Amino acid sequence: MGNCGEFIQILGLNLFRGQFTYSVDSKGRVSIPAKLRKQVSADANDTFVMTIGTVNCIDVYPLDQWQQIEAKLLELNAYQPKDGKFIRMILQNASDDTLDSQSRILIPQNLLKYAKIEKEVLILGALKKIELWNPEVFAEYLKQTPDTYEQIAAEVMAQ
Amino acid sequence: MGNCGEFIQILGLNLFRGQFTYSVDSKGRVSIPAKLRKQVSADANDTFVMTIGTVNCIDVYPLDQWQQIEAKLLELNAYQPKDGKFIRMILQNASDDTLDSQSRILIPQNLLKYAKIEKEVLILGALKKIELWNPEVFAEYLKQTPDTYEQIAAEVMAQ
DNA sequence: GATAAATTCACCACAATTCCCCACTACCCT
DNA sequence: AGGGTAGTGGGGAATTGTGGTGAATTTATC
Repeated sequence: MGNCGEFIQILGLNLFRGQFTYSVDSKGRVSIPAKLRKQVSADANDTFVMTIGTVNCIDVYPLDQWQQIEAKLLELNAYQPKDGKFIRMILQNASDDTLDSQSRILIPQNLLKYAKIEKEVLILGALKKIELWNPEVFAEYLKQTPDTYEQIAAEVMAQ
Repeated sequence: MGNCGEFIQILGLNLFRGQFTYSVDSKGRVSIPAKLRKQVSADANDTFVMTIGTVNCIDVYPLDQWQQIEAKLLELNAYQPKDGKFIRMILQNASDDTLDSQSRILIPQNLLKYAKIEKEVLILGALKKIELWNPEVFAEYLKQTPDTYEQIAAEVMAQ
């Protein structure tokens, strides 16, 4: 069992999947589901970087994954006006936190507000990142397109 | 835990990120947010170098990072008119200070004036440096671009 | 050159937030 | 059945952000 886990890790294919409905406590803390935690590389140092997602949710990256994004930013020329703005827009909303002894992270209030998350949170495994949604917002999001799962699959997965 | 932190530091990937709204007191002092302070290398010796940014903000570098900037400046040809002018402009406005016992630095008045910062200051983690903005100026700056966050995120976060 | 004024600097104080630890319940696995 | 793990909640200590005071140093004035 442990062996398989290691193999997958070496291949860099330790991805997040699945769906969990948890609660946000009065302090804004959210537990990271054990199943997802098992996919996090030790390189992440129990640290996660949160930022606004592109669709009204919060994106949560294990530190090692996030650092790949920052590595790309480092290659840009920060003195170039466009690249500079690029860097600021990305980093502006990024905030990091380390798991506490109960495997929770503290979500900044502004992110919770952005995603309209209050007491309940839908935690979504999404490949290299974890997404936090207001459950109702997510249900709405799914409805927004007239396409059925079958139609979308056919389009996206076309080889 | 400490070990991993050191590794990241060795790789030069201890970067600044996030956004903080703090106040500037009557003497021109600004606290450096604890989260940013944690990313500062011990080599910096609690010392920061401030200078004008290229876009109406104040750039704040930990001493060790600033020294890398100076190394680059040394590589320029000071007798080349453009290079010489750039060197003079940066250094003219460069000023250093060490954290006081409350983790604050004193910002020179001319820099505050340059960035139009008065009572409130937006502190931005921007990779190797920290930027100080007038919050309204920054909001204006973000609006000025045709690019949306979604577009930029799609470009950087992809893959 | 002596004194006064102004500025800088180091230190003290406080409220609010954050962090860290402890406790409890429910579920899962063997 | 029971030991272990997982998710939830809360309290107290430590840290953080903010303001201010007074000594030391510098600058200005006579």
